[in-house]
Amino acid sequence: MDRQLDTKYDPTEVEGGLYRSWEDRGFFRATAETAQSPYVIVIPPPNVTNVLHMGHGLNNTLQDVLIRWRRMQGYDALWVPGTDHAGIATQNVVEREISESGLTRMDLGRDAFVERVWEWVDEYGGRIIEQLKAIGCSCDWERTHFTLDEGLSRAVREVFVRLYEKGLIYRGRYIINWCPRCATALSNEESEHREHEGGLYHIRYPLADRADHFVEVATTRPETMLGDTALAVHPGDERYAELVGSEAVLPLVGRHLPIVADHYVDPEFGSGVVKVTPAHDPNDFEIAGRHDLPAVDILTDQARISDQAPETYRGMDRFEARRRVLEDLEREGALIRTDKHMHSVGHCYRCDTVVEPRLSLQWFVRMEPLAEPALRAYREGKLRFHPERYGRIYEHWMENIRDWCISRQLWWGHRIPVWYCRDESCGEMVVSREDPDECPGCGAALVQDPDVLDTWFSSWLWPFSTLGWPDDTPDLRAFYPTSTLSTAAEILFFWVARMVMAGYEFMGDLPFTDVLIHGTVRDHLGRRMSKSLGNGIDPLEVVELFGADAMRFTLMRGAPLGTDLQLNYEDLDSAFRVGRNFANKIWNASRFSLPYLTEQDTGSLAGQQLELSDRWILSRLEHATRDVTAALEEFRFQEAAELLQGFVWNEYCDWYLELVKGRLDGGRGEASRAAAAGTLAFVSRGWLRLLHPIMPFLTETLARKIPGESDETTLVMGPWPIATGEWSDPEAEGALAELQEFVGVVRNLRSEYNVDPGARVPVHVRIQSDSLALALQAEQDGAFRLARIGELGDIAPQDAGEPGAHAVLRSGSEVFLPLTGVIDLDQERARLESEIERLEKLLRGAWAKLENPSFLERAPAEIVEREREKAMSLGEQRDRLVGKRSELGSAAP
RNA sequence: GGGCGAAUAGCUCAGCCUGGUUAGAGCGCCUGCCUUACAAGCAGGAAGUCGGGGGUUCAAAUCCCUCUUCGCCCACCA
Repeated sequence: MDRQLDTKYDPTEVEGGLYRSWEDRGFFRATAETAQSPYVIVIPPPNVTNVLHMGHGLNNTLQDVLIRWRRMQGYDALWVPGTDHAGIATQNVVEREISESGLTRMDLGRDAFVERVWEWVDEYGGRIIEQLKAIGCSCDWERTHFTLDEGLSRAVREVFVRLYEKGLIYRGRYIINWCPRCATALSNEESEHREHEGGLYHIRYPLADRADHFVEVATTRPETMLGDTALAVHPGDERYAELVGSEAVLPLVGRHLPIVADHYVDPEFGSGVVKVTPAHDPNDFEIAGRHDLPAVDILTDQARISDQAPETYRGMDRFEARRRVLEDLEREGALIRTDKHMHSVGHCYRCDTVVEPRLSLQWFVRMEPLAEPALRAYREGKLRFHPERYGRIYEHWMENIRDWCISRQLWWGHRIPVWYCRDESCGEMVVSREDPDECPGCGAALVQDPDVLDTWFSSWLWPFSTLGWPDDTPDLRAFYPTSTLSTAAEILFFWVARMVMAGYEFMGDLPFTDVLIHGTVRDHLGRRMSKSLGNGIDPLEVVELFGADAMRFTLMRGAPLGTDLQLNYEDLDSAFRVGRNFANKIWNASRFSLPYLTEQDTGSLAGQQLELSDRWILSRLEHATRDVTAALEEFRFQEAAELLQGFVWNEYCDWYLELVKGRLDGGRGEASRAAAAGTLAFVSRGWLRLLHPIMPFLTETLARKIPGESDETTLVMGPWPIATGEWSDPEAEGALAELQEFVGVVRNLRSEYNVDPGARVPVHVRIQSDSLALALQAEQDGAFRLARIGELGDIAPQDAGEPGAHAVLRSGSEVFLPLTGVIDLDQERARLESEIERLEKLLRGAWAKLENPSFLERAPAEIVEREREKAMSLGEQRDRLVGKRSELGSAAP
């Protein structure tokens, strides 16, 4: 009934089915055996616990654009998908779930808990894959991997053993970041520092041999004093020189603390005396190492006070203990004062709990040897970052690389392949690719290390483990190294840098050549999208409302590389309108043009009597092809999208379609019709292809409607249009530029229209282009002039002055270009005035410049010439407007 | 404490590397149009001291210095 509905593009109708048909026909598959020129992307594996948010939407759209584009170009494009087991995150989710029935993982026991996590993963883990399909990602799903699946687990174990055998993995007691909520160690990267206002507490420690003398010590974490085992001063600090070697007494505890001299201490800061807490501060730990001091770990795994501390504090939460320690110090008169103090505090990147630096026995990877080739690859230009500045950040991190704590006190993850002999007197430790049965030293039973590996210890192998490593597979030979890696800046260190290191270490080559860093999607307050803030935008909701193509196009248009982009849920409609409107425009343009085409029209353009407008749009397509290709080559997605929008909307729709309207129905003869139809088919095929990587569903749907194309037609497999230069046509472009100016003249005409001031007169302009002919129709009577038209060089008005008459420049068919407008003469006069004023100002500037001797002497000749021409044209414009003004003036009463 | 980025129209952003048209786009806004592909449209229009200051230059949104505001990253000063 409602015909208007048909005029709207309904993406949901086509997207799902189309995707399945692509998938069913294996278009996304790559074959190693036949791959000649591979183009490979490995997906940053989303956490299995994740649901898609707009950040994924952006990242995966970028990757899909690249993959689809390269595939069309004839590359053997492979996009390897998969998910990450995300140790802590996933374990947390399942722990939370079982806690609803009052259970902890301890209640279940390790095996049952892990089983439970697997069940969870099996049930929900695939969601994100389905979501990626919904936004059109053309991954090779048959190569989907999971960081905890069998092959990748084998790779992880192989890597662990190799690094261990090479001496690059070691176990030791060091200060690590401990998350008390997750009850596990974290790597440095997993501890996020945030500024925090806390107190700087000044405490007096009495000297052991002179009880009435004190030294002042400042700390931000007073509860850690329970674990103090020394005080330290700078060796050159004269104030304390005589104290070195003597002892102080630890308040509240009574332990005697040696006073040592160490260069670490900054005599300028505070009192110049530092309390040394080796178990809870990395610097103190090092001081302790240099001075052979004991470490007292005063915290339990849950960050409660341990039994290493005086009884009164035991079992207290660390923050409660802090209050109590301060109260007790105050009562004893040992708290001198409290200053406000800004300092940065580490937080767990998964649960945001404040982490504690804590002495702990953990496994580490020695990173420096691995960093060396990774650093060199960047410096030699083999590894490129886009935008470039991220390369310097990478370089800085690599130069200051620190060992990587890889053990985690979790149950969900890759178990550390290390076994210890049950017989403590034997002390044997086995690091093995296969599970050993008994101690090779004494034959006793073995017990496996209870810990699992950092989740990134499997992700860092992703570019080659997904291709079959450690086996020498055809995939690995064909597709490694990969091409482009696309990700957000936040996992540059976690993942990107480590992949480069692993690539060199285990494959002898870098894992990818180009790293694309896109911006973070934020809300209007600049906050990252997150579930907890509730500001996330679900791409599926956007797909439902606007379609996947609209979402993809909008993201491409608004996402310059490396710059964050702001999206707000409230502005969803206004934000994605860009893409939706464009999709609709394309839909309607095709709805108009395609029915005119016959099968014969879709053949070669050779032999057609192409007219000016045909040659023009072909030429413009040529430019668009070249520019879009160049933009994609340099990862300028925003520009590619903008170019396509400009071409399709402003050139193809606004001009070409209007210009051929009169020809397609055969009104100007068969030759003209055929030329128009042929051009239309050719040009449509061209820009549908150029647009396909960004808007795959819509373009494919429309391409299949081109007569002569069967349902088997697919843009997915290409070919990508090539700018051959064949259609570059300066003459056509010049003529169309003239036509555009012609429309400008029409605008001027309206202002010169001889009507009463304030009258509103719709003016229809009839243009015969190709022929640059023009007609004006007045819908009400009145004199009708075409005076200005004659100024357009060739245009020779015929029958000027007659309503409905038209002027013909060259022979050609007539097209109808409606340019309806309303003129308010007063307004027009005011506009003219300000325009003249502006021009005169510019003119004065231009002449001043041209009279400036230093400009004439120093500026390059071509610049001077350009400026001279500019001044001339400004003068002409001014004169024309002045003339117009006087005409208008005469029209006024 | 170091480093990086951003600041251009009401909003979201291009342009800056490589200085030289009247600084652009989309959205929004105003005016007029349901013109036979599209009102998710068409035709017009208003709107910017390019964050402030200084410098280089014949010429600066663009290069240099500096300041301010916002954001990010790195860092073991208790």
